[in-house]
Amino acid sequence: MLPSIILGSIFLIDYNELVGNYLKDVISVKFGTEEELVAFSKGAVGKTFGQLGKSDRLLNLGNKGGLGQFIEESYFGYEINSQARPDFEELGVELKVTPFKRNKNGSLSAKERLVLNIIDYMKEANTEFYSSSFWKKNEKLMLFFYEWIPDVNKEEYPITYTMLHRFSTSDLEVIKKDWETIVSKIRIGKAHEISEGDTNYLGACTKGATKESLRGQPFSNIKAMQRAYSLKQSYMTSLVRQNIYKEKLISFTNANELKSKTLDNILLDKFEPYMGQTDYEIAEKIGVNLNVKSKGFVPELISALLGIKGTKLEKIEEFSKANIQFKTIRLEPNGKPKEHMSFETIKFDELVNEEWENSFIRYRFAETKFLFVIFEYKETVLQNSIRKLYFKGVKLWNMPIETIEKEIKQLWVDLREKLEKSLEIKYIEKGGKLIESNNLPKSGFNGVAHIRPKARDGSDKVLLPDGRRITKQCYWLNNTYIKDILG
DNA sequence: GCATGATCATGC
DNA sequence: GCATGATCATGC
Repeated sequence: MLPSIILGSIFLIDYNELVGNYLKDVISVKFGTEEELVAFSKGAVGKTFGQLGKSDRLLNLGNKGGLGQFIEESYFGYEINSQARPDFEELGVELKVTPFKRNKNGSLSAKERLVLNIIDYMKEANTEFYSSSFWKKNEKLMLFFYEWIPDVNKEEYPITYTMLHRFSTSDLEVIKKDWETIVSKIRIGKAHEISEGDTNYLGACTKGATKESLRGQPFSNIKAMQRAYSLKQSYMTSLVRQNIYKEKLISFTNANELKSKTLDNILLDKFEPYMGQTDYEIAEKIGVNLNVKSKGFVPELISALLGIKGTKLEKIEEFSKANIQFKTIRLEPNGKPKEHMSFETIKFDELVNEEWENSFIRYRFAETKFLFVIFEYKETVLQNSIRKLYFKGVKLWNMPIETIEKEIKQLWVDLREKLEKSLEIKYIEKGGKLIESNNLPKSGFNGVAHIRPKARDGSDKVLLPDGRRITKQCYWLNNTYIKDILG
């Protein structure tokens, strides 16, 4: 007998008396308490999807949302609910089935953001947070985490962990402000300009079969992309690590502080007292015994200024959940960084096999919030004297969607084209050494980003799809673009 | 001073 | 050994 049939009979025995045989009604009163729901859900842990229902049903499901529907039907035995009501209506609990993955270094990450209900721009603009569709539907989430494993059929994915998720008081304050950010864009007739980078934990991601899934909005005639509320991938990764991996995260603020200030302002306020001081002065004040030139100095400075000295930045709860990543910027007296800003080494073999929509570099900029830690040199170099480096402040920044879709896409498209047919690599001998050069997009390409080498030395090369080898290259943001961002 | 390529230093 | 942040070197 299949497990689903066994489970089915259990609930008929338990609840038959109460509500008769009418399946749909049985379900709606099936769990009298959250504890019952939680206990029943735990029964799925350790089982694969294949073990929870008939596999032909699994195969017939589409990829998107398919596994969630499968659990609803096969494990809980009820019909799909696409209404504004939560799935377990009496308990006000919504069911969500969501994947995580194992990284090369052994850590775990959410595989994707958690997509929630679609935003009805017409209605949502007239509500406040506690009467919003978001809160009504997602206040309590029954989460089923399963492990996504590459090259394995979905029947074999195991359900690893189930939990009833309620937002902590701190998370709730951040999410309320995120919600306000999203809804205020609708209220000023800019639903079409909503972007995921605007918010910290709660996002508004596009949702629709095609890019042509447009909807009307109340305060503008411009049609806006259909969007759904979502919990960001970084937020979901934190949940995975805290609950499955039992990772401890450390917070630099609390719900009380978050009630009166935004996360961004709390951050800025923590750094404010140190503005104008030199790196050495700050190091002395906060008792950091690292050399200011050391690679670990800026992260050490950040955690110390946030009042959680010694905490690795990945372990800071707010950074982890909002995917905030720091970058140090050193400005010349003219306000421009001397150097461009480097990013990851390009994986050419992966790049030629990806689509723009799910490309590495698009995600990289769409889903990272940068904390720029800005220093500046105020004086020119003097003989026998080192230029003093002053702390100028911090800036939270994410790349605008328009820039991602225009300049970053241009770079990606050009890169692909070159890789497919026209990449030139030349070697010129100079002073007894071979200098390699190429025709990949240079710093004059479009004013935003370019490609340049970043390697250990001349022999640190990677294989290209066509079999040639090239010195490791990475993505760079132009220093002029950085200057404009800060401007 | 900028554009472009090369490579050092550190930390895991 | 490798990724990443940081910076140097050269030629125009």
